[in-house]
Amino acid sequence: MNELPFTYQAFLSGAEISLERICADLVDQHRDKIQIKKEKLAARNMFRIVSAVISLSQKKGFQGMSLRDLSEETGMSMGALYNYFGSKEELFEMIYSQGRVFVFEVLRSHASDDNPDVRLREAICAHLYLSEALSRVFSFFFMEARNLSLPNQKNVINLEQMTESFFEDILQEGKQKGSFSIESPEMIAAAIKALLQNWYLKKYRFSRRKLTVENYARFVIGFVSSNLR
Amino acid sequence: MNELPFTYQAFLSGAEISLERICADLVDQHRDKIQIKKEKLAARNMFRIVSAVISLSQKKGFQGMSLRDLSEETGMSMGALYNYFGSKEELFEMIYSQGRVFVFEVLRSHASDDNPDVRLREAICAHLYLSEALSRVFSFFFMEARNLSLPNQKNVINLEQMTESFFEDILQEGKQKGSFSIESPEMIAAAIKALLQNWYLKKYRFSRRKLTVENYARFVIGFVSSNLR
DNA sequence: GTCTATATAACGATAGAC
DNA sequence: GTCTATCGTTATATAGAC
Repeated sequence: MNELPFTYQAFLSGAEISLERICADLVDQHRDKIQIKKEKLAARNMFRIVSAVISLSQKKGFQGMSLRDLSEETGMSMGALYNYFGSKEELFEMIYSQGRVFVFEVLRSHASDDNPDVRLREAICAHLYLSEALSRVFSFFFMEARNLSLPNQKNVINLEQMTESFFEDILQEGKQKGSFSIESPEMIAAAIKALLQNWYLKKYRFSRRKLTVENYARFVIGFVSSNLR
Repeated sequence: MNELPFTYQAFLSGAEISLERICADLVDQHRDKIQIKKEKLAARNMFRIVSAVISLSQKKGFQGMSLRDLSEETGMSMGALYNYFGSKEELFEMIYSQGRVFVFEVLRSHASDDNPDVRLREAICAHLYLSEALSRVFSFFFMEARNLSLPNQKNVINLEQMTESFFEDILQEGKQKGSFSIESPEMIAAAIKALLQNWYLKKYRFSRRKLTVENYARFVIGFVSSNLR
């Protein structure tokens, strides 16, 4: 049995991993565009909005979700909604960019060991645990990434490319230090990313098998490790 | 270097693998709903329509694609389009159900060797080659599956489960025959499917690296094989 | 009374449909 | 081309807190 660098519980205890947290940051970051003065109220309602967006997008896609759907789901009026964003497109960009910042920060803070071998396992665990806690958010990002507008795509790097580069860097360093005996770090990185995405995209399958995220982490680490030596 | 059971060229020579073929079948299968009498003309225009649907859906999603977009992309008038389908939703169902039939038939006709070890490689190759030839179709199916009405969604799940079960059965048999030394065939099957999906979902990444489908097939077979013994 | 947040209702544009 | 429904959006009225 593979040893995990940290448990799911320890991961959750370390920092606040929640959509509420992301929404609070979002309100803080977009203070100028949000016309609600009271910060606590703004954060609370933004959470209702973002939750509804993710839920509705799961059913019919972001484009297929109307603002009237959003109004009904949140219990807020159309007019009230527009105090929290300038346009439907801007709402998407806000959610995406804030989520991306959050994911990157969490990944970076958990996978920091000097040893590439350890750091790789840390990164796999951190990503799996994070996507477990925020599975709906991750699925939303994956499925709706194409809604990013082109001018912003220069500033907002695709979340997926960021993730893959993160793993590729670890593998590259491990290769140079002699920890890993691999041909192509980018191919292994792509494979790891596919296995990680599989967890949150097909979560309903795994939960039906009563498979915990920790056991899946052990499986992925084992599966990948067989190809590093 | 791993040996592949058959080349991409050999696979393509075996049967007509194309969107044109699927569209011809589609016209044939939905003869009652399509108001165009001349079969060749109907098949040709249906191909233009389906190509445009897939192309536009890739950019903005099926919901985000308007019929005016479709009219412009195909060069056909709105009125003309409605000779080929009864509604936007029906158009989607037609494409999806016909594609599903085609994919299943092609997959089933390959991967029939008695040796589990050989059959596993056959199945991986067949799936990868098929998704290479029809990558836009596969991506469309994956991304737009949620647009299916509820009665049909059960068929989608069954197809997904069938694909995964197909690999699971091979692994299970190989385990019993002693060819594979594995704990959980279903976990390996899930991992294989994730790696296969990765090919057509992120094709643009791989083609930028000048990676051929055969080389990716070798990579997947090698990556998986490391975990079978 | 003043400020903030929410609700109402209607605009022009565009959707699917024929 | 034309229909009606609905889209995103916004001007304006209303309600509530201090």
